[in-house]
Amino acid sequence: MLIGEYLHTLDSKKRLSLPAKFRKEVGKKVVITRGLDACLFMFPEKTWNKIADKLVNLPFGQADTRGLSRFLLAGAVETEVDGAGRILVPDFLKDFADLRSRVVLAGVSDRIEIWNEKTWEEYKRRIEKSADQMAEKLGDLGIL
Amino acid sequence: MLIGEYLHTLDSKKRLSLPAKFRKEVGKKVVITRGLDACLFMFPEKTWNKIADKLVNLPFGQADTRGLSRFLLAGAVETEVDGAGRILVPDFLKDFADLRSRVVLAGVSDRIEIWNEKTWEEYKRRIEKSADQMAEKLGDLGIL
DNA sequence: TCTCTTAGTGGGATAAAGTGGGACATCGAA
DNA sequence: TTCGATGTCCCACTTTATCCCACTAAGAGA
Repeated sequence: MLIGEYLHTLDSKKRLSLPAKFRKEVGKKVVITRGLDACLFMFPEKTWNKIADKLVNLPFGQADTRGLSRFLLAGAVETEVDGAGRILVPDFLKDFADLRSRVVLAGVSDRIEIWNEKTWEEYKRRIEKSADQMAEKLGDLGIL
Repeated sequence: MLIGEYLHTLDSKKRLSLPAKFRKEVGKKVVITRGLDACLFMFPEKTWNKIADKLVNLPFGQADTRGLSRFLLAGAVETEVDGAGRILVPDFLKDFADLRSRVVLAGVSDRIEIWNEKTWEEYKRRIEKSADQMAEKLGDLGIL
């Protein structure tokens, strides 16, 4: 299970080191793709394959599913974890998530999210503010 | 699996270099044809054969499927990948997709799409705006 | 406390990718 | 036939990517 929040640096060569705690679970190959809320999603290869299966079988006759597969498939890259535990983030994904030097890696069960530091902080603040409603929702769902 | 987004240049001799990551999977022969949403579709030979089979076997009686097969079959060109990993884009396809010097190559599982840079950027912006519907769709598909 | 290991980061050397252009062949029109 | 235009093959340059090694800081263990 991928959990926790880490602040790492994306260097001038577009390298980003994975938190050591993630490396074992993630393996040697990962796929990064466009995510929701201006962050990137990073999946271990296995997890990605399951997702890709579903996307590949979408009919390209419908305009909205075309959009979806373009967003996720054209927005994806497979990348290998190098000897130092780093991955490469291509320019177009860097731009999409507005990644600068300081970058947040957040484990979300089966995926890792990659955020611009500031965007992440703002997002958290927004979420924390609505914690009351969230608590209610958790109650409704029988979680807390 | 063909994934990712690449910005390349279509030179004055109508040559377009394939992203190195695609070359292995694509092989020596590809078929380019008119695509949907003002882009071109490019298929590895093998994939194309399957698609062409399906198109040929569509019920000829229906006007719309007749239109679709003409659209795809009549617009198709087979071309070889040269020693430097480049293909040639004929004029009528160049015009169809309004390709200028800067061109986007997007991998979408079994095909590569070729876009005018600006058209692609606009298309992406449009898709990203509808992120809410997209999130819903992802939920429906059981992806997130 | 001191040493040894590991995580995170940075940089240099080399290889490869992407691109442009010249030389020659081919084709069609004048 | 001659000229110009277009297409094909080959080579060369520039930029980017990839590999490898090194440094620092922090933590574990003796």
